[in-house]
Amino acid sequence: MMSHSSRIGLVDCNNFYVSCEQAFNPRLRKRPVVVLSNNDGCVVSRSTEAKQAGIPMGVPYFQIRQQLYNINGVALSSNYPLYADMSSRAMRLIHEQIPQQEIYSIDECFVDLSEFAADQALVEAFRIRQRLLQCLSLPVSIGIGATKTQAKLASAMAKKPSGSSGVCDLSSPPGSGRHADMLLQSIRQVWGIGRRITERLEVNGVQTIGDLLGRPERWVRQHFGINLLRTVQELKGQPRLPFQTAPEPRKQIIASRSFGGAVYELNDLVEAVSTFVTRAGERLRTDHSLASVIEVYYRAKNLAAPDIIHSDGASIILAAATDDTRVLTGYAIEVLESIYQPGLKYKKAGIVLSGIVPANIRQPALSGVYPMTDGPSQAMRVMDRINQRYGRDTVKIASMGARDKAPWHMSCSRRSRRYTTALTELPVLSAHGMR
DNA sequence: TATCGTATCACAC
DNA sequence: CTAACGGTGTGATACGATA
Repeated sequence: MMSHSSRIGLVDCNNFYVSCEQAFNPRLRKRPVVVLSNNDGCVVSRSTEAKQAGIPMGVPYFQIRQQLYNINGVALSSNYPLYADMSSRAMRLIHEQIPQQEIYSIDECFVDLSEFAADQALVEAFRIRQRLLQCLSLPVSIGIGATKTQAKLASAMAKKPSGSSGVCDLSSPPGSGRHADMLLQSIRQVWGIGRRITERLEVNGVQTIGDLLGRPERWVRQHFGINLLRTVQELKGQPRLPFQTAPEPRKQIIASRSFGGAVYELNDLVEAVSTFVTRAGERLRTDHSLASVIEVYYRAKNLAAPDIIHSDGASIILAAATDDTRVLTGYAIEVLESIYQPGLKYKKAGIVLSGIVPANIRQPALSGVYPMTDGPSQAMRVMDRINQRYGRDTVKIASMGARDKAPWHMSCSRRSRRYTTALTELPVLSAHGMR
């Protein structure tokens, strides 16, 4: 039997959030544009022009607001429904061409190109690139490597002006192709090597990938642990991270937000927490899972002593694992009431679902091995279908509240229209939001 | 001493 | 209102408690 060596592609949308906005609003093209995180907190996506102007990733918006204004730039609140919808369209297009796909994040996926020879793999990559540009106006970079880590690195190299044409192939064997180029790259660009490990490696005289691959694997394992060892082996072309077509169900689900305004009242917290539980419950049911533990937590300021950050949380183990938002909300409110302190200025709250088991476990296995479950809830299924069809929260639980504006709601003053997912936001007089 | 559970770190995006 | 700084998830490691 013929054994293939592995060849993996990584498709990565360039400046994804900004590119989505530009796809629907051509006036944003060729301009400094940034997209902001929740509550318009900090910069999470930048157009090329914004990068060139020196606006850093992750910087708080208020620090660059004036600068952006000076260069005739635009800041937008993030519009997740739009990005999620664009993402699923892009992923579908890629999947139609290469069925072996692992979706890694909202803007990235791996594709298994092992069946293709080197030259044909490049052809496939260019075709993906062209299709996404034509069909969705989304520019992407594609990296090809013998392993996922090589492919990620290759896509980073493909983004550089010198790496042009948007595709970079590192899957050729050492000594050929762009292998020499790879050895010259900074370790900081490698998937899995963040700020801290970069610092520690540099102290040890390791600056480039070539330096790193020159060190004995023993030394890497000893001083930096199993993760970096795996990374090193992947860079050498030995697969250590499996290609996973189907995603693993989550082991934990977190829903939390910083509040847009000042929150003091228990009632507002109940609304916020109920909303978080609702979102978490939706994700739980998407995974066909049940949760058996729920935790509620908050962060707050004491106005009498503003320097001290109060934070507290508590959790409760459910009598039976469930995916029922109503049950989960009941417990969550109970926990919230036990940790609520009057007089604090609440900044953020959240909930965590854990002890997650598959929903098809309806009976406890050998005693104590699995939590008791009461099975998936039919009512929830119906609710999900209604909300999917008629829009989020068409049916919801009462404790979420029904105000248009509440102090705990996020602020996002500069959000674009939900072009693809909200009929009510379609511009009436002009197609595609153009003028 | 081995193991367990939990907190913290580090990273990604 | 004159400060403001994101959310979700995983895995490894460190550490204290426990048997």
